[in-house]
Amino acid sequence: MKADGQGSATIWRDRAIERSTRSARDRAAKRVQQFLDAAREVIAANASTEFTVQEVVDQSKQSVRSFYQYFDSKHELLLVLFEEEMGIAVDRIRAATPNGDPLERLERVVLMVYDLCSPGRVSEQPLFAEFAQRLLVEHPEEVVAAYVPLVEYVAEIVEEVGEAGMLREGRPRRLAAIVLQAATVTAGRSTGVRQPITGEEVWRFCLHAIVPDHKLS
Amino acid sequence: MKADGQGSATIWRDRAIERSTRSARDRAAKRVQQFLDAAREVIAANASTEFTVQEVVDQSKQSVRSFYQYFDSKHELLLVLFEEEMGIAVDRIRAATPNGDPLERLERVVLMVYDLCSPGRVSEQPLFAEFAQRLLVEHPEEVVAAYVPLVEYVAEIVEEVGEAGMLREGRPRRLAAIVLQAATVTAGRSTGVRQPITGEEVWRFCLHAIVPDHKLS
DNA sequence: AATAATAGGGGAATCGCATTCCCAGCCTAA
DNA sequence: TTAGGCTGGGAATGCGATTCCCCTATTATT
Repeated sequence: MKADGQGSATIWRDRAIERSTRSARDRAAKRVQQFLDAAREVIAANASTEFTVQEVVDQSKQSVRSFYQYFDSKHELLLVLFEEEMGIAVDRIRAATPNGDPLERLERVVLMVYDLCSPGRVSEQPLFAEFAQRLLVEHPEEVVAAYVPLVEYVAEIVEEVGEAGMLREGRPRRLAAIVLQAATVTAGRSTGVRQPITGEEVWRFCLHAIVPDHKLS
Repeated sequence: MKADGQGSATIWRDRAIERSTRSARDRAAKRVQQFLDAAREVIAANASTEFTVQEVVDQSKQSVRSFYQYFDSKHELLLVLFEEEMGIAVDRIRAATPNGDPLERLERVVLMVYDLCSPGRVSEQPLFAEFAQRLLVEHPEEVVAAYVPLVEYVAEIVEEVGEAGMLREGRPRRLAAIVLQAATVTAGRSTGVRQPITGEEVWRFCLHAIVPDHKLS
């Protein structure tokens, strides 16, 4: 009867709804991606991480309305870009530090992070230092959250250093956090010295802070 | 005759001009100071380092025009405030670290700097961390320049550590810069750890980075 | 002392930019 | 075929920094 008919119709309707929902979601994802791509293009074109929402909208061939349909604010777009960049960076760093001596891996990580955070690499990916800077003022929480994957990885390595019995003290995660802070910040303009601090200097600094002298060669 | 009269008149006229110039300068200095005071009051009242030029102008009982007569931009006002705060901070730090064991003095400095850079102390002076953050995005050079006095002082102490033969390597100024960076940044929200990094942790980190193990008691 | 010239100052107008709003066109459902 | 509700375009709004116009007070000149 009606109940039966409705019963089976509901299945199809649900499927249809789900399908349309899925396609809607796909469409949404696509549009979001278009905005992200547009933002990257604008940034590359301007050679600067400063841009207006209007520029991104124009470049994306969409409308301001749509932009705010998918992003609560400009900051949110920045945040997404930042997270993506961070993800890419972590992948690269992981790829560049295969298994082996944990100290060597850590050194490599520190040098890479330092390098990635150095200014003047706007045209290349990734450019997370600038985003972080800009976002830190108004959305510190989110920025910190976005850093987690990187801290995680560095913590892993520091733990391995610990397992090799080469750590001064037993808080690998906290040491990892400090090391990372040192590497990221020092890479910006360094304060009060003519020649900027180099990645190697930062590494040696951190190395001695982490490993007691008698454990080194 | 006329030449003579003019000759001596010129002296007086110059004096008068100089006097008027000086009073003009005084007046200018006074007004600048009024703007600075007004800004501080607004910041204190809002319990936030965010403020509009209009608020400062109203509080100062002057006009927008005058504001831009004395400051090229809002950023310049921030910069001046920042420099003043930095000066005050350095004075305090110097006062709190009288002569004595350079390592103890360094520890004290690191802890104080850490403390001064911690968030949530907007109502009290000084609040340079927030200004630095805000300014760093657009005026990195100037911010770095404003840090110089502090780096200078830390470098002094590190040099003393070196003279006491307790340094790993011979670049006190560069070490001072890294230590300072570590102390200032880590004090903000620390990334990826539950309990925030403490000043003591930063100090121990830096201590080992600077002094070889066998030189420590 | 009267007036011309100029600087200084008030605050309204402008401009740039993020965010919001209104209306028309399109797709769905009956 | 048509009413109803999403979607999207882009104009309008709002907020802040910066600039501009005009008036006044002060100084210089006769």
